[in-house]
Amino acid sequence: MSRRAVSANGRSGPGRSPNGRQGIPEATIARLPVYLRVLYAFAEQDIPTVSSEELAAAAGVNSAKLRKDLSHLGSYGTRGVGYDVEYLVYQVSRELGLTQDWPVVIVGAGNLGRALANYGGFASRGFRIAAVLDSAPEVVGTQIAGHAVLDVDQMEQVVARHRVSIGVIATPAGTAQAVCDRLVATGVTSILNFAPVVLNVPGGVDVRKVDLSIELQILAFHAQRRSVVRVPQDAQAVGR
Amino acid sequence: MSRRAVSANGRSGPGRSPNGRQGIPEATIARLPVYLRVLYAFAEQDIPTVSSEELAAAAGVNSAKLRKDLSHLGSYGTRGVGYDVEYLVYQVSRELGLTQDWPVVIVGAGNLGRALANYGGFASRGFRIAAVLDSAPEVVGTQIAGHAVLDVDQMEQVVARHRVSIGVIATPAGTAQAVCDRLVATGVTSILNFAPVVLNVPGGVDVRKVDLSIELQILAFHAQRRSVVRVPQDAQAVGR
DNA sequence: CCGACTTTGTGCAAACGTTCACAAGAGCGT
DNA sequence: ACGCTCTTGTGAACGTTTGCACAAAGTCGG
Repeated sequence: MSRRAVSANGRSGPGRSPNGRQGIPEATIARLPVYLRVLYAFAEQDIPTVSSEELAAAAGVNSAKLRKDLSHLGSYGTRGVGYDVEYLVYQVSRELGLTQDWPVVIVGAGNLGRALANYGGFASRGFRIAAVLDSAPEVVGTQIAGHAVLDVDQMEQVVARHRVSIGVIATPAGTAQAVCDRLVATGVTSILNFAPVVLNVPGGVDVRKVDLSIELQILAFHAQRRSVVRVPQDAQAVGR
Repeated sequence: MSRRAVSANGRSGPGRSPNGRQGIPEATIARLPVYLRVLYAFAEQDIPTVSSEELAAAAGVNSAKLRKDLSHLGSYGTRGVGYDVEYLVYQVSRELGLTQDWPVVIVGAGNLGRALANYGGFASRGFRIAAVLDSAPEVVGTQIAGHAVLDVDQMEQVVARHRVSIGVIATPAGTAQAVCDRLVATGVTSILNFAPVVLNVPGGVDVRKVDLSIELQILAFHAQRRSVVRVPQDAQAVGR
């Protein structure tokens, strides 16, 4: 009867628990991939070092926050100079676990699954698509981003053969929980869920969700508030 | 020289500022769409009332948190009974601004843009696709989810004609900032960005980002930590 | 009408996250 | 060697978010 709490941000499993070993804050971890992306951009321009100020500006965060974030990984900067771009790329990559290869299985070869399989940033950071699965007979056998779509019944074989530990659910909402259960049963312990449902998983399984519609609704809230607040001040925009 | 700070979660503009009027916490707003989705599920099963406990379980949150969240909207529950599902659906929808229609323009008709246009949850909550735009001549004119793809040069006309205030960027990273600037110039004040770049916007414009690769990297971090922590305890899984 | 029971709404404290501000270090020119 | 300048790393203050625990307020059976 281990903890099974599903937190509000769509995560469950490790992280919120008694901080494992050294304990990097969850908020920091969520920003590291952004820093990494910006660092790659600096590296491509052959810029050898960056200050926390420059890096923070490019990443869209406060520089003090960036420094504190990086300080959780270690003291990798040089005072008076800044951070060595290449070195920092390596350190952040290592911390995120991107120096190893992560085979990923994508379930659902609809529009979204296809978009994911074709997404460049997917493959470029150590993630490798082990297989794309679907249940519809008319889709199975077609080619997506260089992968033949396999029947979902081959999930067990694919997961075992490629030692897959990350699964991506890009199915309709109705089948997401069943797919999730099956993924977990085959030994997948990290799940990225694009279906608009709250997944129920046993302890030890890490779930993250991405919900397109939720983001839009949050935007709508702010947009509405803006217009509500503005009207009494300047009541011309709506009227005409 | 208004504030232009871009916060780490990809938002900028209103919200973090001196709490507008009544001030619903940002964390609460991010959960309201989840509650709304769960409430719709209850409504479809003709369940008239729910307790905070049931609703919280279905939404994957603590019941105290749910009650506090809802209390920010008003006192819409009945002690000893719970919440009227239909009434609460209305109140949450109203608070999120979903009782009005939100025309949305999608820029980028690649795999992702197509997935978005076809996404059901998109249209179902008051969001209406005003147009899908692209710059590639071989895509312009094709049909996506019942919409003819228009040339990106028609952006100004489309935005003005449909009074669009929400723009979705589903272009490659390289063109995202230019598209964003153009959207802002035409009067769009809310932007949902799927391109893996940090967008620079003037104050008063609200940006949210969704980055598929970032979510995967966060999963990888936890997966790595799990395996690192587990090995000293039980060193069989990796070895064989 | 009353007492038992259920469930909401919220005061409070602890945990978590952000930002300021500055001491400690590192480089550089003289 | 020394002082000037620059930038990191972090202590401390502040704000936000979470979760407990319980009083207030309602329902229901008798």
